[in-house]
Amino acid sequence: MAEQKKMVEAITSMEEDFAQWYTDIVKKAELMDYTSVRGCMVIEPYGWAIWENIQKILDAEFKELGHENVSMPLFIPESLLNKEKDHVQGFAPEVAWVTHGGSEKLTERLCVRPTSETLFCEHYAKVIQSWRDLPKLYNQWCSVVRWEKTTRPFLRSVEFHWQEGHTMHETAEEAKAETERMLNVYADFCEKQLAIPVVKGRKTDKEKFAGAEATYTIEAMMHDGKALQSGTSHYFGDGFARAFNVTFQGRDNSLCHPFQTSWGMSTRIIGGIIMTHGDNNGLVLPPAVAPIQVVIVPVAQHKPGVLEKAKELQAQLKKQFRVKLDDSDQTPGWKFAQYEMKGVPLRLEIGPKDIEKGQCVLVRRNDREKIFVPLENLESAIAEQLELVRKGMYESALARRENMTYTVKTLDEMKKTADNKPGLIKAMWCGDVACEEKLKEVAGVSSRCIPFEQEHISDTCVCCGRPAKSMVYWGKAY
RNA sequence: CGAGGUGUAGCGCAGUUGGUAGCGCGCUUGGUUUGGGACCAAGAUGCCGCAGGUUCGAAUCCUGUCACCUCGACCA
Repeated sequence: MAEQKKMVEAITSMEEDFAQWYTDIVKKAELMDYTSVRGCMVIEPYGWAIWENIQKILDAEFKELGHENVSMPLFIPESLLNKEKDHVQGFAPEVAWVTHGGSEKLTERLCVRPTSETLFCEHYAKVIQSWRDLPKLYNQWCSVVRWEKTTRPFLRSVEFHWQEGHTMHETAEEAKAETERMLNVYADFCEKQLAIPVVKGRKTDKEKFAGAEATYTIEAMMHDGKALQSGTSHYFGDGFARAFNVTFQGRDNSLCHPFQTSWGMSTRIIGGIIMTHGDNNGLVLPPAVAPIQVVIVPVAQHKPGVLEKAKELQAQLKKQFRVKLDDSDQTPGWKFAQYEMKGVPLRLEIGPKDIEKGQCVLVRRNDREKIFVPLENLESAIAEQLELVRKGMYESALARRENMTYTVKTLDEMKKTADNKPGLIKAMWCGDVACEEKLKEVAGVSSRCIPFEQEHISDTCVCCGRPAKSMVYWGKAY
């Protein structure tokens, strides 16, 4: 009976229907809700708390590296957006336009920012005069709008929240170093805090950002084998600076254009966390960003002393951890299932038997391992278990990625692998965009990145057979 | 944007040849329970996605429209 009831209320299993599993989780873990605006969602308190934790960690790192936060306008005049040719071509099809103020038609329409390179450039043109003004290391936390045709919660929405860093540098080398430095910040954040293993690499020209000279990316693999671009860092050279007339007087008294970067991570990463770590019991959150790190579930809470002890533990632990005591009158079993759905990394059970023995029960979310720990030194036991959760999550994600990464040498192999085995495919490439297009057409895969860590698989391009230039990760992407 | 699917209570669904709406879960109140999604009793909750049309009468038939979900295309 209990089994059957559980089945009825469980989320769709990911093996049965991955897309539905994902939708079930975002709804049932109370991360978001749909609204009357197509593609725009309410991020509910529990979902937003995850984003706030992400913000706190990243923001501190940006500042540590010398970046300053600013706030740019929501709107971009059409003429400003149009200044850089590649950029406007890339974004024009997906911007929202404001044409009226009240009932009056605007003389120039305004787009709702899809990204803020143009606004930063306009401002930088004013505030940069001398090499002594450089570098300028600005960042903003905001939301942007891109009129997506198909939307999915967190993964692709019309409005989404992110941070966008925009920096200007005296030399190309400095700007390139910044691009790489910020990519590493993202990669370390994903691997160490979010327990998401990533591949660092460069995008092909076909996949790079509109207007960039080079786009770098960290790619993560989801449970279903699809790739998710989890963070991105662009090097612009001085292209935008020239288009926007950003100049400075150099050390040698000559008039120069500064070199620019931009880099961003968005709420899409929350989708990445869900699809990397989640399982058929719900969400699994990395301790670093979990709104609740430890949930205390009292057992037989009406019995004398139990609730008191639970409250005492809560007061003690909240100095060091994000902790919640659920003293509602739901049954313990209900609470176990509920906080598993919400992905709380560690559960602490305390009941009459435990109190008698001076212990409590800790249960890890990722592997459901149950351990009895004495109440003395509970903090260190919890810290230790949270670290084991993080480590276990990272290791299983890494093992899965390795198991689902294939190497192919011929077009035929590529097609067979892409058709039958979800995952990433490593293959050599000649560098020609025609081959990228053909692989998309024939095998349904796109280039995910040219990894920094190259391997030599063969001498020739998987597609055309001409001499290969580099090894590329191919796959299906979100 | 193309193909397919779904819109009925907070959630999941049923609703026959057209006759004015039901089930389970959840919710409220009271009681008994509590180490893996408890039980009993009594309640509350509906613009049947929206707008037209056909009809004496529409959740049901017709037209349009909107939203959501899948798979493509496009993009980040």
